[in-house]
Amino acid sequence: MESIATEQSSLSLDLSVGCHWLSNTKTIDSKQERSKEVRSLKAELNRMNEENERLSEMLHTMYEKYSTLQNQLTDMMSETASEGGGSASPERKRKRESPRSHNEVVPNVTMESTSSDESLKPLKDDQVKSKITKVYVRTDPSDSSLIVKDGYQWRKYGQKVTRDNPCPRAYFRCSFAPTCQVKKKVQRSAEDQSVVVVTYEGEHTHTHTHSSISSSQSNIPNGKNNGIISNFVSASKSKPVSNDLPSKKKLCLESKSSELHWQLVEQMASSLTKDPGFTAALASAISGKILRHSPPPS
DNA sequence: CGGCTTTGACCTGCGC
DNA sequence: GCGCAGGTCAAAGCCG
Repeated sequence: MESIATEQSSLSLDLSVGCHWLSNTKTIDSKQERSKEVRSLKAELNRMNEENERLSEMLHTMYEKYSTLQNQLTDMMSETASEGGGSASPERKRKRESPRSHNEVVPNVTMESTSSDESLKPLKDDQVKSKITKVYVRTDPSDSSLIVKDGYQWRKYGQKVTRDNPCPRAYFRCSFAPTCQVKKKVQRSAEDQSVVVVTYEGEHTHTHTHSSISSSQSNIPNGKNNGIISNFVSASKSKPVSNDLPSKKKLCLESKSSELHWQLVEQMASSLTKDPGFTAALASAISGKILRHSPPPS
């Protein structure tokens, strides 16, 4: 933003110089005409500078509001998670895994780290299994494949139709590293077929920079699930970073922030270029600069 | 040919 | 102990 203002003042200077040179080569009448034009262009530039500042302020306000909303969402999510964890019914252990019993689905994706389930599960020798995270992904209901692109490489090892849900549940293991014990269960919600419930168990013991970032190696194709991964990213951004997917989420956060920044820059550039006044002023300044660099006509 | 998915069989945990 | 339901195994088939 500041660079744009600096550039504009520089262009303003060039414009006045160029116009000054032009005015010396013309008659007195045209000189007066030119000075009028210069004044109007200067006024236009002043107006642009003001608008520039106004847009800068708007951008700043917008960013502040965005941050506030993000914090509010984070607080709400953590509150919901703590409430849900305390209300586990004393039913059979497997029935407690019912995906929609105490979790709520937000429009695109919801992530929930169910530490309460962790305590309810019997402590086995493998503590890796104790980390359970649920993710709700809104997908196309017509898409029958239970493949959710999350950046990791998964190998399907089973599928089962469960009692409380006519939709089959798919079982996946992380196939990136043989030692990685992370598993995930994917099942469509019985209530809303467009929502896929993904349950992650355990933590990745490998560095996932290979599989999560590079789309060539990860299972992020150019296909229909591209929207899903972006939704996942946007949702995870608003959640406190858990231990389950730390680096990936941080990277997503960074990339999202960078993406937002570029979107804003593009919007600003777009609004500026759409302004006919700005275009005209820019054209005059450029022509002035060209005339200054080229030898004056004799 | 290797990796992946599919799918029926088998294992395991839990309630009665 | 039995039955049920979830979870896992492994052979067969598919695909690049």
